[in-house]
Amino acid sequence: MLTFVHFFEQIKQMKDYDFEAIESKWRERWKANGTYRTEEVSEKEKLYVLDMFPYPSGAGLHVGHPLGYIASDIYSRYKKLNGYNVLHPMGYDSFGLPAEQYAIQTGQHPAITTEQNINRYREQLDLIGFSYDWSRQVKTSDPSYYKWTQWIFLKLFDSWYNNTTDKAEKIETLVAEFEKNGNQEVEAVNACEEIFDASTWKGFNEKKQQEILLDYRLTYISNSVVNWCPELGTVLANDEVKDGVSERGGYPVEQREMRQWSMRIGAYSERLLQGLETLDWTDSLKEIQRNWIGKSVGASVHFDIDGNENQLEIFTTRPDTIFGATFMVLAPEHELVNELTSTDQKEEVEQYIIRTKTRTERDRLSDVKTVSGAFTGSYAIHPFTGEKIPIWIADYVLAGYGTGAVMAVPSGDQRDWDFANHFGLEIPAVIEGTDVSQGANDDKTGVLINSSFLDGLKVKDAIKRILFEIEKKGIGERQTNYKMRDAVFSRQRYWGEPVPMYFKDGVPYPVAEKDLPVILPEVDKYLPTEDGEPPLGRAENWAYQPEGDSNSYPLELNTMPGWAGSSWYFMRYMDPDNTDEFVSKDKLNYWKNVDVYLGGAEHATGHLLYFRFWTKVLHDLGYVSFDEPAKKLINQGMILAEDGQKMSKRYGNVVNPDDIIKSFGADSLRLHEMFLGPIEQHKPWNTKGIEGVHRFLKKYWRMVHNSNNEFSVTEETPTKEEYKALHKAIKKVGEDNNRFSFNTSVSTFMVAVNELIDLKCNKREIIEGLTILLNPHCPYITEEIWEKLGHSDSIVNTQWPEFNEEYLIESNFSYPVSFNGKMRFKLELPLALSKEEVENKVLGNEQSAKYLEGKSPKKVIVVPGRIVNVVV
RNA sequence: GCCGAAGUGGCGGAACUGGUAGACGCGCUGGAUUCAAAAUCCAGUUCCUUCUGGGAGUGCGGGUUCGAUUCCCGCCUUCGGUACCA
Repeated sequence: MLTFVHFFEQIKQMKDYDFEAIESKWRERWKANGTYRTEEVSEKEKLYVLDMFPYPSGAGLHVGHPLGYIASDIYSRYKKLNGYNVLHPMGYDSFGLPAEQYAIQTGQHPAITTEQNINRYREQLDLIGFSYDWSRQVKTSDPSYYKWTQWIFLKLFDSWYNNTTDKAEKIETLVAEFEKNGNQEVEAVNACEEIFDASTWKGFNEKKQQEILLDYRLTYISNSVVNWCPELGTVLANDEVKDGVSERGGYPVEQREMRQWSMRIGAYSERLLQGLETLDWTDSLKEIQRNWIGKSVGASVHFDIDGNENQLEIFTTRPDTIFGATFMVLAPEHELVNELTSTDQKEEVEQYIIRTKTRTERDRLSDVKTVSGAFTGSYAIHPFTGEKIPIWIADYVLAGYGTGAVMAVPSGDQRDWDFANHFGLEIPAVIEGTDVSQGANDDKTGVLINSSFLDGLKVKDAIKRILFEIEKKGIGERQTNYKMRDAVFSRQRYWGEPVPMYFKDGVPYPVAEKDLPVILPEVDKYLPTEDGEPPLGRAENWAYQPEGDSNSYPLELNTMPGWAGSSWYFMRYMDPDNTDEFVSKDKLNYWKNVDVYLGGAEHATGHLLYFRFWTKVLHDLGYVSFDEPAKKLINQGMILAEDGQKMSKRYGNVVNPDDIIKSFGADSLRLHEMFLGPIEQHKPWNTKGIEGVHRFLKKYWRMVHNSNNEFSVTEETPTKEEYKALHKAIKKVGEDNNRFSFNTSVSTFMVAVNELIDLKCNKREIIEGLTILLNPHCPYITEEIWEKLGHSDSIVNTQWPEFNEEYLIESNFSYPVSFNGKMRFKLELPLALSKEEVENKVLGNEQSAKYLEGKSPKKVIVVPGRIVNVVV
């Protein structure tokens, strides 16, 4: 009998806070009532809070993935309670390699696996209780979505970058100019080496004209050296290669020349750089982008070549050191190498070129210390001294940067110094005080020597002077270079957006807009064809018949890279079902750009650059009013496994949120993830710690339930202390939420609940306020208690409580009294006292005598309401 | 090498503009309750110490200040980015 009673006791206690019942109840209600439907264009102020959408992998979510989602969800809910119309959507970056690799192995269509993974993700996300408006979901692999990705591609194809207006313009304006004046006057970012006048242009045949235009278009096809990954069977963008291996999979990458689509992101280097100044992103992330863009200001100088009509164009950031140039170095791939190589040196040079070619990117990276090179046998003429300076080739000069040639100043550049030192070339000092026996001096300070008319000038002034002289002589000009290369846009893959282009006479033409989307065709296998064509080469009837043309033409076989769909998805959420436009003007004008964007810092040189780039292009073309996609960016840190390692299947240390939710509930999971530490920081998961926040929720539950677990609040007017406890929390939580400091807001909740429990408070007014404060962090339990408090409308439609300063005003303050900066004791004094009165009270206090040791104090600092410090 | 961020108890972390270092939580110790356990509650918990007290203490060494985790200078360590970019 006794045990029987105990058994019931236990059941009752277990049911205390029945998170499972509460959470499933509200999940259903929220869904049925469309609680999280976002208002369309409204009178309210808008706020756009966005998470980086996930690639739905087969492994599902682990406990680290939702960290940022929880933070943005809390912020969204908090802002909604404060009267904003909040757009907080979610979707899937659903094209990508893993689904395709799986398809290759199993024959399963990637669309099927992707769909399964998405469903699994959705189930997991739904458990956590996010306030996403799922009616706005986007999937990049959905034809209704990628139709517009293809459309934007066509817009880029149909544009050129006008340096005079400093923006992208429609290609027709360029054609008009060609027809009027040729390209002589055009200031454009381009790769066209030909100069022609109007009549020449008109004389070109269609093919030639198209080829020339391709040199100007923002997206273009060209033969370029690319990162080819044989293992993945595709090319990779620079940001997808780390340390000479592929970021995904870690497979070797080699350089190969291929015909590829690229995007002229280089046209936007300066604006991408300048735009950073206007963004509220972390300094470290902005710095990563700055370095990646890699601006350097200098000059290009043409050197005559002894006995040769060509000139050698070099780029230097230190034109002032030109008198210290004792040799020239060309990249082994430089176009003049052949011509400049003398018969004597031919063998050595060829040997060297073969050697550098066979070295992989990786070897080259791992072996930067070894100095190597070969003399061509030719000499350049120094433009100011007329001296002959030998021309070498060496692989420390990169073909892809600047002009692929440098003037070597061994006293001013360590690489040149190493080279000169190794081959026994001269190293004359050109900056006063340089010890050339030790190494180069690359300081931009000091005074020039051995430099003719520059002698005695400071570096800064010498640069100005030499630029003037160079330009006067007509042998060069000021020039700015950027490290960032154009982005390769082709992937030899199946599971991506088809490029909406077809080929006629070897020239690419756009598919008509009305024929979009170009639907990804079915193929028998997801592998390259026998001829080494991409998988789309297996598709039947992969051709396009333009309107009014009786022929059909082969479509492009490459697909777009992973970053295509993610470069504009934030706009589609505003108007996901629009079939006429990528997004309507009205909606774009209301929602504008993202106010807060949450995601990992690993996308710094990839997605986050590309999505700024596309936004700027769409801005230039008049489609969007803003030219930066996200005003504020927060990089959430990683949650590591309990062992401090990365959470990964490989280490067997993955914690699944579903399990945590089963044992503690989603509210506990949410609170715990926030309580772990600052959002931007990496921090280890701690399963034990979740009991702390779970205990807190139980305490909160018991505040408003009696020992029989019956809901119980009183209607009494709260005391001053109770108001104080609540209003302290209103103030602090509001401040914390605004600055994404959710770990401290959780601790504020705990303090408030502890205080109110000490006060035995279950008064309606206080409980209601507290419940609203808690709601963004733990939506389920607060919704339940809100209902029990007698509200028929969801808590998400209520208002954040107003903070009233009066409840915090105190008449006394317990002063910490320090002697020589050490806190010794506390003394409670009225806040109304003047500094003098405080000083007198403190010195008159018996405890002070001990620390004064009979001496009289030198000085007493009184900061009213803060501290007293006595200097002895 | 260069650039950036960060170093606080046994652990995660707090201290927002220079003003009581260690909030809050985990863990640990002791106690109450219980036949017992779970759950819950109470007390303690930076280190040293000659313990109604005293001393040290926010990576290390200096400095500014009545007062420094916070500001300045120099170093060390960890993490991230980048890597012959002329």
